[in-house]
Amino acid sequence: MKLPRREREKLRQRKEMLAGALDVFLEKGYHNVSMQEIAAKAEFAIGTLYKFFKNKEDLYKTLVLEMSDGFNEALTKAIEEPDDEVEKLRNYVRAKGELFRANVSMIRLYFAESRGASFNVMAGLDSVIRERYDHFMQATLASVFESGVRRKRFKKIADPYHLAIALDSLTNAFLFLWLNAPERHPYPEDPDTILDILFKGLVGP
Amino acid sequence: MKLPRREREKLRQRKEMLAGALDVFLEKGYHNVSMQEIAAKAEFAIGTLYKFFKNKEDLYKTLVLEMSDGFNEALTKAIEEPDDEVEKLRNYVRAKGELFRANVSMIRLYFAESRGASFNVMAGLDSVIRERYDHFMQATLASVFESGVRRKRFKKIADPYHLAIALDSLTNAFLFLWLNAPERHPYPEDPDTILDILFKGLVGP
Amino acid sequence: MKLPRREREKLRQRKEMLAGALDVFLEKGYHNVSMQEIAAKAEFAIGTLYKFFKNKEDLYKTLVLEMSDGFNEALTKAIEEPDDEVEKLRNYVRAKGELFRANVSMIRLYFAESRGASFNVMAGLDSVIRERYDHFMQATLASVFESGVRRKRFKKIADPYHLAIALDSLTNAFLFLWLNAPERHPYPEDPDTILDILFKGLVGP
Amino acid sequence: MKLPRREREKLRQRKEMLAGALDVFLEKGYHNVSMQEIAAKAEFAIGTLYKFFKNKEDLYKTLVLEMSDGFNEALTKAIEEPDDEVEKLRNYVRAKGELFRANVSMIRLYFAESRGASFNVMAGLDSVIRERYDHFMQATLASVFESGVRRKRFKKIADPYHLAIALDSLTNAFLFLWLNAPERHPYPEDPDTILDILFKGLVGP
DNA sequence: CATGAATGAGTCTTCATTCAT
DNA sequence: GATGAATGAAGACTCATTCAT
Repeated sequence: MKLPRREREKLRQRKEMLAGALDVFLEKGYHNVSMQEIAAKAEFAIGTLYKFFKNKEDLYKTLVLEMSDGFNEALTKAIEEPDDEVEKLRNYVRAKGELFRANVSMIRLYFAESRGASFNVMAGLDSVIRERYDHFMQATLASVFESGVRRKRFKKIADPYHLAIALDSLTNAFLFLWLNAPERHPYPEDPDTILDILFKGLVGP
Repeated sequence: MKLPRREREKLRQRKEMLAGALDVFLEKGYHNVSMQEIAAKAEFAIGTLYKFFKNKEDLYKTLVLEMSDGFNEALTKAIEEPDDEVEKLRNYVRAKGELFRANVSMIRLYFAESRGASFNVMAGLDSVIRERYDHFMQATLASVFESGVRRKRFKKIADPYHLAIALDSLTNAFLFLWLNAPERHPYPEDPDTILDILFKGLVGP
Repeated sequence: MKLPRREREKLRQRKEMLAGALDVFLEKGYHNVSMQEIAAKAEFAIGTLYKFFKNKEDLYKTLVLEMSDGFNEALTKAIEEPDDEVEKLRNYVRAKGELFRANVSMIRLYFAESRGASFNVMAGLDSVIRERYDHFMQATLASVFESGVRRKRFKKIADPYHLAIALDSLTNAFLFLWLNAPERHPYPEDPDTILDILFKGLVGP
Repeated sequence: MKLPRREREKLRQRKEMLAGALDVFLEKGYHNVSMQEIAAKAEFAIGTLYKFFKNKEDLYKTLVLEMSDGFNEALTKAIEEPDDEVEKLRNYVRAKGELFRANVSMIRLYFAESRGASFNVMAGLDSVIRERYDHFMQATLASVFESGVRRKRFKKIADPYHLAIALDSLTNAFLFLWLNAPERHPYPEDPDTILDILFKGLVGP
């Protein structure tokens, strides 16, 4: 289970580099940060940085990719846990909120990489990231709506994939409000604040 | 009303510069475009560029800002035209779709800058754009929901501002689907495809 | 005939750059010279250097190529002038000596490149230079021997091309002696000092 | 006679390092090869390389120097063997041809360094190599001509040292032809193909 | 004693900006 | 006022060398 000391050390270094890089990338943006700066922040020599990442872009992509994987995993777990579809969605909204709150700075990077498109994380993302995100949307989130409709928990008001897109964009939108002005727009404790927009009809009886 | 010839000429030049700059920014992104390239594209001397914009950043900010203003204006107009609230929303969804379709490349630039917090190419740019965007959301789009509720066209399922955010994020999400794969995800001709997600309740009777 | 002032100025700058570059290349060799150094020596800004030559290699290749062309031209002229074949060869030896003496430093650069084959600083350079050199040997110098034999001025002791190679290598060898120790090995005033090695038989009657 | 095991082992390692270094130097040239590469090729750790050679330059010089010594030795032996001067020269031409053919890649390295004067990769190297080369020319090769003249085998058409230089440059020239295009210019089986240029007179009876 | 991870000075090159014409 | 040649600071990246293990 335990890795050899050498390996552990390597992993620790890698982590420190990524952490340092994240810090400065967030502060100044990809293009305004020099490798010098990253090296200084992470307290390694430049050459050492290049031992771990083959270039600046590689370092950056790694950063965003690992993050995105962690998020997908956490959200997938949140959805899989409960049995009931409504509960799955509530759990999803809750988990996403916690994830954001626990990783504010990473989130900024994540969305920044998506060219800042708040509504849709897909835009401009590196193809690898978008692929995994797509898979999550279609295979995981959409299927919740699909099975919900099949089991008569939901009415079939739209295509399940579209509903998945809708929920994703709604949560993102509210999380962005919070991200940019936490005091003015606290992320709702009660997931239904968001879900009601989907659950209840605006028009009609 | 008519500006002196000198002034008119200046304005025309400014426009050409911005147009040239937009072309190359879109093609390659802010950091991968040089002022030489912009000058060449717009067919002006570099020095002349600097007569109109104090530096590269200024040129870029101007570009994005003017674009964003145009969008806000078009959407505001779309909302103001019809009387009925439901019709206003339909018009909004339609107009936004047309706007996107007519300005695909501009859109990318617009969203690249309007979100992503401090991690943007130019940190300062965000605030101005977001301010105007916020104003549109709160003063214009939210008020449609508010008056809709007041006039019993809508049920009060959520805070009007939240509904505005929701609609904005929904339209964006669908437009991005279309943006990234137009054949697989055509932007719905019928605005209700999107609006139904808001209009109809997923859960309940 | 006279170029516009702008153009003349450009040419002068180019020349100065090449001269500066030659100086430092000779002193330290291609790889041990930085563009900073060349720029400093030529008294231009680095950026200006890059306006004229697209990179370090281009600057270097230009230097060597222009030189080699100049030499080929001068030697061709030297051979063409007299009528008599023996006189042609004498003129060639004389001209080559003068050329060397007037361009010591350039010569060093030339031989650094035209020898050593693919192990050279820039393998690609060779081929262009060698091609032109080959053409000179085969088309120009060899034909002197050939016509000399035809016109009974020379005995047919070897293939004309081989004789051309021989004469070239002989002159080079003596010039190298002089290059490395001018006092100990002055380049012979009298071309026959060299030519006699070809003209007179070492063995025989 | 037999060295202690330790010493023998050391010598074997040194040899392997030099062999590995030669391989990569030949393939890419001095400046395009890193110590890491040499270490990898020779299958030693970098640190171990530095135990044997104090730096990259030292390693390189050693390589070229040992090679050049081997050549001088072989050529000296070739000249010493026969009794007759003409035969000595024939043997020299033959031996040099064999030496080249057996060490094509080494040759490239040798000439890259033994010519081009100060414009070399390593200016300092020249002098040592040229010194030994000069010694060979003056003490060994020239004396063949000198004794040949003394013993009436040769006519005194030029200074013995000059004749040595001439023969050396002639063989080099033909070997270079062969080096660069072995099919088009095969190195002559019969040494007289080259020697006739010296032996027979181009002009005269 | 061998090792090879870590170092950081030094390289080429780009490009925003200035200013003499 | 327009021009664009000249500038040189700054950036990504390499690699010879050291030294702790």
